[in-house]
Amino acid sequence: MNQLCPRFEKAMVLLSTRWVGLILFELLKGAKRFSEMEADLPISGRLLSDRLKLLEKEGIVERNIYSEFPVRIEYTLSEKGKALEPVIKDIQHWAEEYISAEEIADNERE
Amino acid sequence: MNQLCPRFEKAMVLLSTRWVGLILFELLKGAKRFSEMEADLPISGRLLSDRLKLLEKEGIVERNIYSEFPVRIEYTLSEKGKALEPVIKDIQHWAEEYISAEEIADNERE
DNA sequence: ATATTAAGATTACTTTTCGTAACTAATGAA
DNA sequence: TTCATTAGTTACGAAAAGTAATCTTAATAT
Repeated sequence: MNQLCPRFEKAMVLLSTRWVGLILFELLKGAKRFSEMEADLPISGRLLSDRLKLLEKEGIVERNIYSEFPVRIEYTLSEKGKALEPVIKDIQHWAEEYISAEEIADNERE
Repeated sequence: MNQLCPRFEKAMVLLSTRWVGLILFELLKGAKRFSEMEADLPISGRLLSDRLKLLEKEGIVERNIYSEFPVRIEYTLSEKGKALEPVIKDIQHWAEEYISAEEIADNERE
């Protein structure tokens, strides 16, 4: 039935989980707090929470708690997460070269 | 609200549409017919049809009709589609390095 | 005690997505 | 004419994913 390499398929399904790519892009810029990401990304808090939990479970994102007042929690990429940088960079390059301004305008009209 | 580059965001949303990555992977190996892809991929014909239409609309996939008996229709990648090869290759490399055998086993148990 | 703050859980609800199964269209063979 | 083959399309209902608004928790300042 299925002719695909299971490692690749697993990676592909994980990376094509909605918003995962955008979250990785955010975190490649450095440590981020929940509320910062919530402001930057076009998704609800509930979804962001779900995705961060998924990425933590997969060993891609680390959750660091700082017991200050008020408590500060920062999300960072693990080594496994940082290793995805080339993927994100490639997508950026592709987007710059092949996504036209008209396509963006089309999207906003929808 | 949103701090992301719109080109990148558009690319990311497109590429993280479910099964798009696996379809691109299939087509990077060469021209494919509908039924071949349907057999290789873990998705229904209806979804495959939807995704191919999306990718055609986005200028990533080309649909070539050969009027033989029975009719043969082949899908290939456009230049824009082929330019995504580095993305797919990077994901393959990452998967080989970071997706463990245990994770695969976990998935199959679900 | 009460107010404040960050993080995120919960609830209630709407919307979108996906799978199944049946159907269409074109073409040529029997 | 009726069947076979490829490549889809359509209708429908179930399941999943999404949102917004409202709680909860824990720590500290007043």
